[in-house]
Amino acid sequence: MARPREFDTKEAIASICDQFWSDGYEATGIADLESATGLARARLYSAFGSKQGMLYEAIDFYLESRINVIFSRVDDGGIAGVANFFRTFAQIVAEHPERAEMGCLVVNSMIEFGRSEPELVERADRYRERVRGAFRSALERDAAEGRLAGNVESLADLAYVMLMGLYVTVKGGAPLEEINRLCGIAIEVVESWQVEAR
Amino acid sequence: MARPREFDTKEAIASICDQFWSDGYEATGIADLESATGLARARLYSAFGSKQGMLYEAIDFYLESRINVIFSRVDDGGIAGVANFFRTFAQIVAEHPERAEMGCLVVNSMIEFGRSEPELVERADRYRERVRGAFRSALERDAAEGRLAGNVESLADLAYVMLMGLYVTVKGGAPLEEINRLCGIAIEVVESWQVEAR
DNA sequence: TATGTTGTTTACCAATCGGTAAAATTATGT
DNA sequence: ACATAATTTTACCGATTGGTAAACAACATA
Repeated sequence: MARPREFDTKEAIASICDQFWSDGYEATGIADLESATGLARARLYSAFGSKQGMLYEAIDFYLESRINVIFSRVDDGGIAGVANFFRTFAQIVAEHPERAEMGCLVVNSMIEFGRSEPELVERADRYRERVRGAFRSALERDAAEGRLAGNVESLADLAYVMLMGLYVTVKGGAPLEEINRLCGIAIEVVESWQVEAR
Repeated sequence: MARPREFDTKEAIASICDQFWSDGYEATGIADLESATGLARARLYSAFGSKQGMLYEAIDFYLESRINVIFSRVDDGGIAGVANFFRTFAQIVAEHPERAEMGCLVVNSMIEFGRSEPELVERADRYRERVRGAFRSALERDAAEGRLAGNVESLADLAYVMLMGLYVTVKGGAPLEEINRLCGIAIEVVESWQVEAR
């Protein structure tokens, strides 16, 4: 019932998200957020309260929006969907290295802050649940038809762990051939879960 | 042929290493390094040149000293050695959470800096080589006696990827039961490599 | 003992950090 | 039209950041 915002909050958050995602929290200054959003610092602070608040909202956005893009091909693809996810991962590293280097916003934040901030720990929990959930729901289809060797939970966990390992390795600047090798192994592991329907 | 140092450089590096290891690079100020080492900033700078230089030396120290402690039990333990490594990992998380939260200095640095600094990328390469080397040399014994299902390189790679995934998860503050579950899965995977000697 | 060389101490610096106070502006409810 | 309540703008702040200049102290050599 007063003057309305002139900018779209969601758009701003999206830009802030990408900024934190590519440079990390500590390494991005308010000035960077200003140029990423095109908004003066006072506007950012009046909308989000603090730099930490901006990170929280950025991660929430990542968790409810960006992550869907990443896992879109997995959700109902069965074992093949999971394997294809890792194939796509390798492909992105090869074709869009600057994108791949960004890794995952949540993983990056987890490592920057550790468990020092409960707000982040809780979001990290949600993240892991989301990732494993994607793998789980993909595997459940094959499991229901008796084509999965092993139980869904454990295999989804394993896929999750391997993905985290890959994120770290890519961020660390490992050579392309090494990434390809590791992805190949992950794919082999995933495909070894396939068994003749009985 | 002049005034000698009054402090032990290696000792200082060890303290600096632990400081960076537990708090990260950006989050530790020169003041933290002063109190960690007991040395005034000017002494640190005259010895190491810059904060980045201190990180480089810290990682070198980590790579040639701290890491040996971590992997000491793996090196010639065969498949069981690798499995025990993951068992010990779970045990440390349970019994020394503050230690476990530190994760790995190189992993943490990789994620903080990405591939932006060649000095770090090169050290990350050495790190991965060291980790895989530990797993490889452990597995080679069993492989030579025909007790390993699969080739040494790939399985060492897989162990490496799983370990990285665990580091990330622990740093992210995952609940103990989750860590235990993931470690259990890693152990199962490793033990599944064992095959009757022929 | 004089000198050159290095390490130590003290005090300091410019720059950047995240954050904010207050005035100016603009839509809304009455 | 007017008061109200919110946003935008501008300018600013204290604290901290990584880093250093210069005076002083100790050792080796000549």
